[in-house]
Amino acid sequence: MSLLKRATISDVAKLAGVSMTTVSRVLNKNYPVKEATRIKVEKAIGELEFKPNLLARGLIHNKTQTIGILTPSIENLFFSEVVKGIDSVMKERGYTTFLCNTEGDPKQEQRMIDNLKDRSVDGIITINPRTKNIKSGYYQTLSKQIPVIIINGYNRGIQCNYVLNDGEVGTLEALKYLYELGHREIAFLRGQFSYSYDVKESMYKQFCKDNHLEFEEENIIVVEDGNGPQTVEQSKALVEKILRENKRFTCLFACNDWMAVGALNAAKSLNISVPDEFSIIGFDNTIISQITEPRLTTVDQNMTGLGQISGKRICELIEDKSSGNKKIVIETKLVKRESVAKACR
Amino acid sequence: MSLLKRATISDVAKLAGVSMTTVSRVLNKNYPVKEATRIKVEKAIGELEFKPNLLARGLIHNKTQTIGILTPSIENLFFSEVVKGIDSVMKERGYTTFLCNTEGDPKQEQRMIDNLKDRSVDGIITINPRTKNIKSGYYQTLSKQIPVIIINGYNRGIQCNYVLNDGEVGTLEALKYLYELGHREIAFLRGQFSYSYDVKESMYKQFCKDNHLEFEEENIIVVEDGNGPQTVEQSKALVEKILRENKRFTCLFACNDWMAVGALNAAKSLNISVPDEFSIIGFDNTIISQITEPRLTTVDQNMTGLGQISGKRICELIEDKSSGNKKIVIETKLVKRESVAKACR
DNA sequence: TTGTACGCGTTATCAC
DNA sequence: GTGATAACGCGTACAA
Repeated sequence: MSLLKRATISDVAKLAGVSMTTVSRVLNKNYPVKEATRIKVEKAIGELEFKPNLLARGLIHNKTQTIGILTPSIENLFFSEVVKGIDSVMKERGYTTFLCNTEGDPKQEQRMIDNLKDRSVDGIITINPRTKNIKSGYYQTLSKQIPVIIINGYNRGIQCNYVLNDGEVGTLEALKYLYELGHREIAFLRGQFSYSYDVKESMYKQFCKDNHLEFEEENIIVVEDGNGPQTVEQSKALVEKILRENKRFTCLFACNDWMAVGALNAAKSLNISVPDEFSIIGFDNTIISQITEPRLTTVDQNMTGLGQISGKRICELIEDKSSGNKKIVIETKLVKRESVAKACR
Repeated sequence: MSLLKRATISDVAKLAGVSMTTVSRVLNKNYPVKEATRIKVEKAIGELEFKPNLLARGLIHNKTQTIGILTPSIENLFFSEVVKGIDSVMKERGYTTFLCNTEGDPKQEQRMIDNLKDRSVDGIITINPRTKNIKSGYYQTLSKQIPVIIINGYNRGIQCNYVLNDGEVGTLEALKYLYELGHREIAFLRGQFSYSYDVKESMYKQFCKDNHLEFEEENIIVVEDGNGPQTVEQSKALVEKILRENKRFTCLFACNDWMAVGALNAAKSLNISVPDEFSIIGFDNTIISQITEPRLTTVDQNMTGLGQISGKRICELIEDKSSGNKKIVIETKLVKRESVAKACR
């Protein structure tokens, strides 16, 4: 493989019979250049297929037109849609993105951020970062060195730029919908450790209280892990047990779509018809919710929008570093499909 | 926001009372340095929290320890698993990756590659590139300038480095499995334009011939689009039609898991039990196949492995540019779950 | 074992 | 309008 060297600005200058400075001016259009010389230079650029080396540019400006995105998992539909949203904005504005998979490990998260800093990225967007790194003040310190956006992670008192979903309102809307359809016995399915589950659970309890629904601890079903297909299996097992042992529930609220699918499979294996005999509502509106039978009623988190807003916000921060910290909250939207119906008893 | 400047090698040199060269030697361990000075330097490095600027390094070596990955879609489970495989290998070897979403547009594909070249990436991996760009010789030319791996795209006569799945053998194995279970009337469900569908269809026809199964054109069901949730809806509609109009089929081979899910939903809506009355086999072994009820029997493409092998191969090419072109074919594996059973008639 | 000086490719500064 | 030169931060011949 013979890799022929790329032409440099000096090659162009020689061929066009001008100085490097002039070539640079033609490229950047930042200083006046005589029409005739401009044409000469452009011709030389074309002939040599010259394209400026972005590394060298970055070295001077200390600005690379790149950002880093951190995600705990690339194969999770939630995250990949957010990434897509970010990417669409950044691409449009001439940025290229490093995508880093932290595998949900706080240490790796920090290592990858170090790497991104070494590569002089202009900003960092971190999706669902480990709470540990937020609480410890790591991100607060980082934010003083480089523009940072935290997606779906929030901590009072920690001053950073946040973009997040309104999980409380989304949960409330879903519960209200069930209530209006006559459901009074609502099971609640969640994962173990995550701020977002806690938010939803406290909303659920509040809702029960406000509407004089009797709340019992057994209403809360906790599945071990929150993401990925194993969640489906685990949820299915737990929900099967509940459905067999306790006939009073007429519906179930699941904290994400994977769990909702597990619940759906549980009902199916017990020959309980959804939604005629049992209603199920999910959360996230991932692609999954469109391909089940019946299709899932769920709460749309507007993941692409979340990404887009984060992209725009990081650009603001890059352009105006003095811009203060903000917390942007995105509204959710209930998507009604077929997995919820009127309560049958 | 006060962005304090990073320390440079010269800051370290001053603080340690040595020359920049010595600092560089301590960093790279490529020349002997007296123990005492090394300790002095390391102390200074620690104090200043010095970390070398990778941009400057890249400028010298013309090597950046970065690669670019192109994918037609980031929210497709197939692609994201491949990316994960690549990433795991590259991370381990100290590379960072630019991820670019081409949206399946040939023009964008070329533009993003230009961008990556401008950023001096060491290599490029392109997943399911547009056939147009392969056939036109674009990738062959590109391969002479920079190491390139093409995943799941192949063209005889076009000399490039390929890594791909053995779709033929995978299809054969699936069909054999159905045959051995007594199935003689096998429907075939595919998408429109893709080399991989063509390969599978011709294998299917060959199989019918070899086993004296009567082949009729109506056996082949063609769904418009091949990826994403809309495929599920479309497949469902088509398969419902077939199941109603033509009772002879005892099973169905789907070219990917989305289509298989569509078929599953069709059977469900007609109250046809899978696998007791009708068997369905998918292709890809995406996460989807694990969360349906019943879970899908499917052909594993070993997507993560595909990515890992591509990662290793690109490293080889980067290290030894003279290394010739290779075509690496990955074996598939039949994953038996619950959607296939003995033929019932 | 250590230091000096130059180069990587580009842009900014200053002089003409 | 245009050109020479320093500078970005680092690595490396070459000299000491």
